[in-house]
Amino acid sequence: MKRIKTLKLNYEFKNVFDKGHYSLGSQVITHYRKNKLGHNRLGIGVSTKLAKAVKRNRVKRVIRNCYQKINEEYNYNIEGLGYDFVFIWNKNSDLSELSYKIIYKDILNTFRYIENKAKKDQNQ
RNA sequence: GUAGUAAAUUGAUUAGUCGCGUAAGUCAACACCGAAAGGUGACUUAUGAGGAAAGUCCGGGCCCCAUAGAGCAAAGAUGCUUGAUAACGUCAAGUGAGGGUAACCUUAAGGAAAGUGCAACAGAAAAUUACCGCCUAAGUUUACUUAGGUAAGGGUGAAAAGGCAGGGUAAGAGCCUACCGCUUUGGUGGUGACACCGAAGGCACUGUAAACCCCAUCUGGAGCAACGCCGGUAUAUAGGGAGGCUUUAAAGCUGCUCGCUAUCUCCCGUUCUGGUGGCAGGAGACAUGUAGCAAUACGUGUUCAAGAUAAAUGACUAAUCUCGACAGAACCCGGCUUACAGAUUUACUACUUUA
RNA sequence: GCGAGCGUAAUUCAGUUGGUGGAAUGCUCGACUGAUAAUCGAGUCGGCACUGGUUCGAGUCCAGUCGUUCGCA
Repeated sequence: MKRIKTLKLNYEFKNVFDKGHYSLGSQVITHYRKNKLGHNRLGIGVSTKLAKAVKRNRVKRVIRNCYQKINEEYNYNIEGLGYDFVFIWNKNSDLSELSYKIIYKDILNTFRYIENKAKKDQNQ
């Protein structure tokens, strides 16, 4: 199953926002919550008030690309963890300063945090 | 050379790695399901967003509402002429009016002599008027009153009853005359809007229709989340098909009249949910010829180039230049409107210089 | 994607047939009180979302633009 599974319905997003945790990056805010499916699911959101369709699409593509790259390049077993992720553009930063590297760091940090936490739980 | 006007085209490029949608092919290798065929995945090849894809402002295809029908009313739209078109509120060529030295640009541009309404404040008066004035006559208190004539001048206002000059007069006045405008009318040219030339009238008929309205032309409604098909679940209501009955009452088809449907019996069948068609060969694109001033029409040849369903074009590395604007298809076409860094081409105008 | 509506003081709303845009709450000052509230009096605050057009004159009529709200699964 190589294709990325996505969140689709409104209540799924609401669950992640209400019951999950979040971590702040400089350009991306990540919300996450554990699910019982055994694989990850992804959702991306950009507000319509920030920009028009072309720029919003670009943000989505960059975030999706980063997610895939991290899955490939690192050995952290993120795929098997079974989390729902929702990535949201941080409204405080300009869209003109969109860059691949910063988003990459933001996402990587949160993933490391999640993994460490999971290891601790296993040890206990 | 400088400044400008109009029209058209274009909307960064190249290489490598990883990744995405669709279509076709292959199971040789790898993984899974299956007895196999085959399927999922995988691999290979091809292909993959605009001039506005946007706004949703008009028109049409397609489709359902009865095969959406007839008449009247209501409501809405358009409004110089001729032509183009499937159609249009669009386009082309002209006419009038306005602007610009010019190339050229702008223009919702029918009717106020069918009727109604409105024109605040100011002003005498906002449509048949006389405040201050001017003139004549009478009276007397000699600077006023009364009666009449007049509309040149003043003031008000966005707008004041043809303009200007001369004659004329008690003072004045199209009262008379010339020129200009206006109205009516005759001729000529033009398919026509209209233009030009002439005659007469003697100036009436203020503005507003993007106020109601009148005239002419046009419009049935809803929209692909339309609509069709298949599977699962479900079996109370909606619907479809076949046959029969009555003309009375109620209901629906926007208000009315007609007309139509439906009621009774039998058969199929339902809210919900998933898939699939609709859905990319079309008023198509490119080249070219003929007709036409042009919009466009007709013919010939070549060609087929996105089709998703939470929604596909991105990232990184390297290089070049002018350092990259506005912006993302969602049933499809023809327009309009709005946003837009820069680059290129063609035609034309004004000014300056040189020959 | 499709279809409707609304933009007026700091806030919530009026504004008729085109003719100098109003109310309530708020804010400021004064009076009343030993002081505060309530009450009374006075004041404050508008290029009527934007750009054009029609008109002598547009909040109002017409066209376009921008923002915003709602409905259809």
